[in-house]
Amino acid sequence: MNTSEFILEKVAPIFNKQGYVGTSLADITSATGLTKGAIYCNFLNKEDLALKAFQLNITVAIKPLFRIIANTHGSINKLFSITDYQRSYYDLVKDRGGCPMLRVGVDTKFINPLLFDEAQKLSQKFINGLTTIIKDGIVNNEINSNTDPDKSARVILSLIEGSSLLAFTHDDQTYISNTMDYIDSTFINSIQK
Amino acid sequence: MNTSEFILEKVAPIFNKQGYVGTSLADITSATGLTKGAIYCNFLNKEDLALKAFQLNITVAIKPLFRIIANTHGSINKLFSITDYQRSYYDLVKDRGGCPMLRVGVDTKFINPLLFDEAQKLSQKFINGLTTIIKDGIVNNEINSNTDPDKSARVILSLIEGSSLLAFTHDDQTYISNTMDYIDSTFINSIQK
DNA sequence: AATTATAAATACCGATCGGTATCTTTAAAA
DNA sequence: TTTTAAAGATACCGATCGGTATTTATAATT
Repeated sequence: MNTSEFILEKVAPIFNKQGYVGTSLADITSATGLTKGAIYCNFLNKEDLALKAFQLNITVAIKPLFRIIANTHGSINKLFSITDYQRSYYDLVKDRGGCPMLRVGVDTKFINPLLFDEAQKLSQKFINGLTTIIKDGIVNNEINSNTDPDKSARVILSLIEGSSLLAFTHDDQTYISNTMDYIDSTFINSIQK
Repeated sequence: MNTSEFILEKVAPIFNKQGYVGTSLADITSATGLTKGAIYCNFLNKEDLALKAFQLNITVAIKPLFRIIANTHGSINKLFSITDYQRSYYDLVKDRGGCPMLRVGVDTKFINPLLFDEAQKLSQKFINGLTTIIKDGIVNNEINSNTDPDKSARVILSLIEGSSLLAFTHDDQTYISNTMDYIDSTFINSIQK
């Protein structure tokens, strides 16, 4: 493991907990045990470091889900794999301070266009993936043809992000599991053929 | 209107857009045209100002909904009044930078316990209100008795907050209206007797 | 008209901010 | 063994941070 990776691993959770402005270079040097000279030897500036920290948080928190979805066959199975993943999401990101897409989406809109653009793109990618799953399900006769793929995708992601917010607001992962129960038993049932 | 109220009206949207750490005293003085002397004559410190700014944002964005719910009769009608309110929510809070409960819930957890506690209490109050509506609906034979009031309340608030996040992440209010369509036509239908 | 209280402006505080120029160390290359 | 390049430490930069003591202006009270 090189120094850049070491710094990112130490610093990514801090950015996700305290936000972009709320994380200082002093926080970064004390968390890594390195000096500013070492930090700026590995990253252009604070924004560059925050961007790469966000990408690491995504790699840990969300990319594994994308991989699982890709390796799961059948639209309904893919949807179940999402709720299954989310059921352990609280424990997965607890020590990182919550969902990075939620954090950066809220935190950076008016203060850091570069980071916000990354969050926006990730959110869009998530919705596109969900939309494709539902479209495929309609084509393959797994899902009712009167289902609106894009609207349903938006509802699912709203449930995922909303329940994540509530879980971390109340330090209680049942906010997520309750909502995943709803998706499994009621939402999917309503669109399944 | 006194000076304190004038300051709060100018400053509350800034705190909601830029967050607690992201809003500086310089931002505050330039937005109000007043000096630091005037600010600290009306508020104890930055935290006190941020707390009262949050309360003003709540008064503008969420309290009107609580009033509408209280003045609406029947559980199903109350639920419809919520989705109706949310349909104009994007325009309501657009210039303030989005939902204040979402902002403070994400922004302050690790950096400002006092503000975070306020967001937590508001979120709990919202869930309690929704739970009561559904419980009453079961008692009054409006809602199926096999409905879990607390779980349903959590799902509704997840949909509200999640769709608000997506709407402001993508600068597109249809993320909210799509999700409110879902609550109106599918969710409420599934719990209605 | 003189006094008093209050609100706001001014000027300043030490601490911290992100960032950088320079020095030192270390190890690989020649 | 000498040279070279890179990594990291040190020391420092001006700007800005939140906060405060003091001064000034204003208006109500006596």
